[in-house]
Amino acid sequence: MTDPSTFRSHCPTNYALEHFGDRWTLLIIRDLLFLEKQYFREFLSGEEAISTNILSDRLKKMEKDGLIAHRSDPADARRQVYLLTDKGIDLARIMVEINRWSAKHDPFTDVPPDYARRVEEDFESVIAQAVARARAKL
Amino acid sequence: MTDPSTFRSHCPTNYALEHFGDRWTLLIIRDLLFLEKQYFREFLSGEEAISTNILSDRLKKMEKDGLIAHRSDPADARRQVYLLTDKGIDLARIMVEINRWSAKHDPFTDVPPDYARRVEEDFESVIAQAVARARAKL
DNA sequence: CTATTTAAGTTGCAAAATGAAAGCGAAATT
DNA sequence: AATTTCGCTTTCATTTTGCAACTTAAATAG
Repeated sequence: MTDPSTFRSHCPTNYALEHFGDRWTLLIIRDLLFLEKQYFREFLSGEEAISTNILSDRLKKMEKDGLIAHRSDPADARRQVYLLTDKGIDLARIMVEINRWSAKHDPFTDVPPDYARRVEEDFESVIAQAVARARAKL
Repeated sequence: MTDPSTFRSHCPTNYALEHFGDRWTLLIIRDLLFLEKQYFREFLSGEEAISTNILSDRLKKMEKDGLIAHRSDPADARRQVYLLTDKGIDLARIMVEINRWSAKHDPFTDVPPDYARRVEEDFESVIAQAVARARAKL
């Protein structure tokens, strides 16, 4: 955990910002939660093009902060498997609300209309599904 | 609006990050939405201690991005009154979910137990109230 | 079993963002 | 008329970011 005594405040908004108030962390959460990515290489391949040093830094910080954990892949000792902790999985509701907000306000959104409709009509099960998939990896 | 053609992607997570993927924007949203702040001076007074140049930059960017608007105060022509647009007000659900997440995971949280309970038990009306207060200013 | 490819980083450096402090012009108050 | 207040802008030092090249260990191919 990043030393909480260095936090600017313990206002809940600020607590969240200390965890993901940057341009990359939530993209990694998205990859883990919705896109089922788990390897360093896979996070690099997103269209936002994170660079290796930033990815490396963020994975370390997210682990310190308790959002993710990592194990070495039993099938290939070079690989690390990254996965969300319960604390990270608990971001699912925030993430889906973000998806709703962006789908509503971005005229160029990538969100397929079918998914947007499902989020509106079946919010709870969209979350439950993502949570269940992530929990299954613990 | 910040030129959407410069966005790294139109993934909804990234769309959101292009709006508030930094250490300050959500604190200003919090001040507007929950703490009823509306003057430059008031935003400066938060315990996170934003500096004047950053505050000035963020207010401009947020206005370009359509999250806030400003008017000059009829009672004092030196002052600007800042307020949330509908797009900004629509962040209320995300903000309340962030409050829930932080209240749950921050052992040092500032969130009073009473408010936390109210958010759990009466989520919709907590949001409705903040939204109504913000809309009343439009 | 040697050579090369692949995974997961690290390092170096330039560019951009951040933050503290001081300065400034216009409007309001004394 | 002089002073204070508001909402900034400017300057400059520090921090963060991002690109590219390099490294190390493990897997695979010949």
